[in-house]
Amino acid sequence: MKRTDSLKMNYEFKRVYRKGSLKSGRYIVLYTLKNRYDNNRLGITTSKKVGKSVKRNRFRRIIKENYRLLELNVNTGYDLVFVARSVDKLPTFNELGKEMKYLLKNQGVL
RNA sequence: UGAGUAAGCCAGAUAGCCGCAUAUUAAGCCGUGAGGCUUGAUAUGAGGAAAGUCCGGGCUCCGCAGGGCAGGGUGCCGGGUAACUCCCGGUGAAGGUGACUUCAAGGAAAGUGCAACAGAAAUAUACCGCCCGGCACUUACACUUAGGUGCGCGUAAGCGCACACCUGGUAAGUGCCGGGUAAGGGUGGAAAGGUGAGGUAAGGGCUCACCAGCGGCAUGGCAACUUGCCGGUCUAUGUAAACCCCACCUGGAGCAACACCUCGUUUUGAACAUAUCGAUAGCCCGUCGGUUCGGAGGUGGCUUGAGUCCUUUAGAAAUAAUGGACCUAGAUAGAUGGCUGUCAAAUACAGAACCCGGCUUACAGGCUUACUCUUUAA
RNA sequence: GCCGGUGUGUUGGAAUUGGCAGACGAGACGGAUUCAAAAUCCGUUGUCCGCGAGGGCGUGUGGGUUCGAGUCCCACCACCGGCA
Repeated sequence: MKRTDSLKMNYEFKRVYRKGSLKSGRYIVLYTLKNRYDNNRLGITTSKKVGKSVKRNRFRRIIKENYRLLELNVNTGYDLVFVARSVDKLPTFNELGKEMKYLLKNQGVL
């Protein structure tokens, strides 16, 4: 993804959790925090509560793909962290896309 | 046709567009540096269980193909394998009408421990019962029979009759004492072989027959073991997933191992001691040394391997060997996703993290082969 | 990824060598006391069946060894910790 780096280190995630603003949806929770760069930085968290590795991978990929499609419309200069919530049934690609758009608009990023 | 048993296979396919990772390559660029980045092209890109991490190896390091003990593992037999707690074949036992399936399946006469409660007694035991003997008492008996007493007959020896409230006797019963017994009773998971007959005071392998078991010999088999014959002071509770004995195997840690490099940090920060401490987790001996720990980043380790497919040969099989062809993920916050079309429908369990061989567990739907039972028909 | 550990009522935590599971606390409930409450004292408390006396099932789950398993063995499940 051209305009986006990824968050990697644990302390980076922690900073976003502590200082950023939070908005939760049905399937995911979004943390946003302004950063000092031109780019956005993206982090995805899927805990073991979500399920086994296949479920977690699937969740992450759906988030990643949805974000990729929205990327050009997103304002720059933010750190974004998506946290997958534990749900019985995984969302479909489109369901998650709608929710992500809503959350991003709500945070003024889109 | 229905029910079932065993072995094996598949695990959505395909076309287009966008997106991801790695390798190769071309061009351009960044960093003090080890090294890396961007763009384009081409190729490749999760599983039968990738899972659980339960075994076994390879590999790496630890002074470790130093010694001993302890500890741990395995446990019918033979074979296979790098190795195994795995696989194949066989033996035995158990289950099923059958195809077939299941089994931690060495030793309890080497020793030790344990066996609660119940029961008379739990590894040797006599509570009830049965039987024998003695003593005491009670009842009955006088046909057979020892005395005693009385009466009668007889000179006498003796004979006859009577008496059972004279001693004894016989039979039955009761009580006590001393023995015999392990058949029967009840308890228990288990009571010292089982069934039948003879025998006995009552009983008992006391004797005998058969069965089980043990020992010996022979037979077939490499062996486990099978089959047959003979024999006995006629018999030996269970537990070794209790200690243990026997046989065999076993050093420890793990790729977050480990190696190399760059930058930085300090030149001593911390810990332990100097007859102690460390080098491997437990001990002893031996050996070596003052020892151990400590920041950030990069690269290697990393995928050509007990490899995959096919052919042939050996073998009953597991498997092995020969020949040929092929190279088939390698990330490091961790790559497979989205949309559309077609296939009637596309749905289970589930995602590589050093690599292999197994085991175990999860699992939608479908296919193939061989075999068994039942019903009907021929 | 690798290594190690734990699992017993609502809860903390016992249970000797395999032999009556739940000792001892906490909490909850009921009763006594009080005008009422607190404190104190007494009792009940795993679950199901039964009016009751009693009975069945219960140590994460499922098997096995044993006469008998919380304890021994095997498999699985859940949770916790350590190692850059």
